[in-house]
Amino acid sequence: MNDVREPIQKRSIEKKKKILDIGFALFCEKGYYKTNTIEIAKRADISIGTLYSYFKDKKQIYIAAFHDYLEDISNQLLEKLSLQQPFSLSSFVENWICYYIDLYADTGQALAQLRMMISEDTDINRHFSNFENEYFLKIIELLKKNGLEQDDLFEKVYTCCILIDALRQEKSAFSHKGLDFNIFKNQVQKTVISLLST
Amino acid sequence: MNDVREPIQKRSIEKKKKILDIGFALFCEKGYYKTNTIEIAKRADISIGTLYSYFKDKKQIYIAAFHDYLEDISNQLLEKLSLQQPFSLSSFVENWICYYIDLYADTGQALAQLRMMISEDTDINRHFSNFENEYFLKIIELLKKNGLEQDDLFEKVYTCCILIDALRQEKSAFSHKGLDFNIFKNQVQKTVISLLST
Amino acid sequence: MNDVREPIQKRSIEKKKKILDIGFALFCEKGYYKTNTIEIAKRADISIGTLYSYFKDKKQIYIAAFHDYLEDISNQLLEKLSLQQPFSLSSFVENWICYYIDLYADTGQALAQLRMMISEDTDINRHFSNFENEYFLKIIELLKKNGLEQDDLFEKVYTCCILIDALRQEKSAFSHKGLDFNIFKNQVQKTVISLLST
Amino acid sequence: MNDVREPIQKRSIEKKKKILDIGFALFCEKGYYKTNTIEIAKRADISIGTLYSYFKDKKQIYIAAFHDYLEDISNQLLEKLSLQQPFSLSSFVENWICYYIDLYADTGQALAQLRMMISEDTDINRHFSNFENEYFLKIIELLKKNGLEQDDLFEKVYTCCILIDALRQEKSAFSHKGLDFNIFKNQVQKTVISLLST
DNA sequence: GATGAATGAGGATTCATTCAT
DNA sequence: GATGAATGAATCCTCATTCAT
Repeated sequence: MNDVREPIQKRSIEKKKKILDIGFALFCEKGYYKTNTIEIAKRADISIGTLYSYFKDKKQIYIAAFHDYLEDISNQLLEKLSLQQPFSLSSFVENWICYYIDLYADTGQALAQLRMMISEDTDINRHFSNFENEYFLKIIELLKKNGLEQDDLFEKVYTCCILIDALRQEKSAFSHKGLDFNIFKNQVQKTVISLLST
Repeated sequence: MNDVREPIQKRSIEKKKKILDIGFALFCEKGYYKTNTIEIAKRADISIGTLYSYFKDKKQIYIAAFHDYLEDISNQLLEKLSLQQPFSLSSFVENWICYYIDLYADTGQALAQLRMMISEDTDINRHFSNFENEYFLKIIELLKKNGLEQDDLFEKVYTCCILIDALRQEKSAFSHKGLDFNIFKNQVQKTVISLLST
Repeated sequence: MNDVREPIQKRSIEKKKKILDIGFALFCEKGYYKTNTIEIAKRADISIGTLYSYFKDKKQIYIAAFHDYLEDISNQLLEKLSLQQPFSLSSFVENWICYYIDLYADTGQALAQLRMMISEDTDINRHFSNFENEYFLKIIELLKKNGLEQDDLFEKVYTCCILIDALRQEKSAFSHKGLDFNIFKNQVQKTVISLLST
Repeated sequence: MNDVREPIQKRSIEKKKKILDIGFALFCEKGYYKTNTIEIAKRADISIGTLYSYFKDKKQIYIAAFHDYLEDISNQLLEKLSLQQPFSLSSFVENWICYYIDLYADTGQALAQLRMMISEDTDINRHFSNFENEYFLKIIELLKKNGLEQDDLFEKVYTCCILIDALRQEKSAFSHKGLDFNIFKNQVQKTVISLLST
């Protein structure tokens, strides 16, 4: 019995979205384990029964919430990045960094959390194992389309992504005393450009 | 009130250490929330009551276990790194990477987890907020001692640390399909060297 | 208050019958407690609301379903048995057994279940307490009509019924390892004949 | 982790037994599904946590309770029946019936319930599928030991058991209006003797 | 009349922690 | 000091039933 309701009407869709939004917010704020389904339901202004008519269990809320969030945000990012004309590597990188930080601003530690969940749980693993890769590949595609053809691009892009996400974390959540954000940003920017121009 | 025992006798000290070792292993393997105190006690061959005579609660075991582990491992790393004579940046970096990967091999996702816990929980935050910084500062001190005197070292070292840890994760836990570890490693190495030589 | 609809129109009557048929099938297959009303409604191709407009609650579906089924089947059985002409005890018994096994074939454990429900629940008890008795009495009437007049017929018929139902169970659901059905059947047949000929 | 406690000390054993006794009583009184674990715990004067330290889940309580009860009672019955000297079929049967009715007096519909559970649930099935057979075989062994050697004994004994249990049910739980218990008993007795003497 | 979304009481189970022995 | 039995709050989830549309 796959008794999970597939929302069709507008109000249903909105309700499902609300569960996901509030779930996402709570998962980011308190983590998966400290978030309980009753609180999600309460904050979404629905009963616990309604919540479970949209999602099979708590884990599915987690998966769907992060799936939607990541898909949405990464699409926005890629769209913005592909608009640039004419292409220059330095402005591309600058935009990449700015947009990324901006778009993922309210994620806090949520991405680190997700990575952990991916390695802790089989279902979550199965669902998200390809997610990051696809993002890398789309970035690579974009670079190639603009004439940037070189060896080991996958590894290079991966390195870049790690640095840019570290930058985001530093900004939005995890500030290290004594670290100057702007200097750090310049460094990351230079490093990324240097990686992609060799 | 504060009935947590401070072990004085040898057997006591050993017992406490065993709790921490086994706790650490379990926290790494299953994560904080899926690890339960009874299992720690069982594997440590002591009663749950005894466990609670050494630690106020589960969180304190977590904090102490990671505290000890990190202190121990980072000391080992720093010691090994300071032995090198004569100093050359490229061999220093190569060693740094090798030792780091080696020493932190069994951490799996535990460090990512710790970062998450730091942002989720006030107590853990309070305890570990300075930890990383101190490690950075010691690395910097080491570099300076060997004549490497330049601007923005804190930010540079931070960037290096992020890349090296990404490398470790890639090796021990979180492999991305299509990513060649050796190419990635070469890239990280080159990048770190380049960062520290400007 | 008593808002349960009494179906008058043809479509209504069909709908109610469908609920009862599907309810009966599910109760037999999974038992009362593992059968849920939503599944009944779904399989009957009506909404849960409609289901509840025909029946006050789940228990009433159960009662009505078994009531109708038992009435229907026992009538069929009695009709078939009364057709026999000329009457001979041995062929009557043989037919009784064959028809019974045949007609109640898809009941599985449902009758045992019903007996349990009768002793567990007051409403069900009230409804079915006389049911079996009436069946016994009709069998007795039939026997008497055919000249079989003797003492203690009620007790004898009861004993026969128990044996015949045991036979049915053995066939349709609950096979005991090492028990040969045909030998068992012969035994039951002989015993029933012997009981009714003294 | 098989974390179910195996009681060793006297108090533990008593407590486990109390859970089983009260569980058995409740399962008999209200059936498996209407009995809840909290009520078992309350009536046994223990906390719900303690209950779950003795049993993995509700089903295991059910299985263990019926296992113990049936083993205990059938052993008592077989012991009593094997004491008879010198052996005569008629007195054996008389005793069989009397002891059986007596010993299983407080079972009510519980055995019918168990048979249902056996066909509804795999675990329960696995556990009890051989139980009845073993009882039949022990009765057969007893009869053979006393010189009663004949064909189709398994089927005969099975038939006898069904009749005797019907008698017990009639006495303890499920009285049919108009049925005279003593006449019924005489009939069963005669039938059993007749079955076993051919 | 029909619908099916919404409700929430109820039940099973876990596990950090305490405390009597 | 050591033990581990006992506790019960907390959490996930189900499903009979209602009622607004």
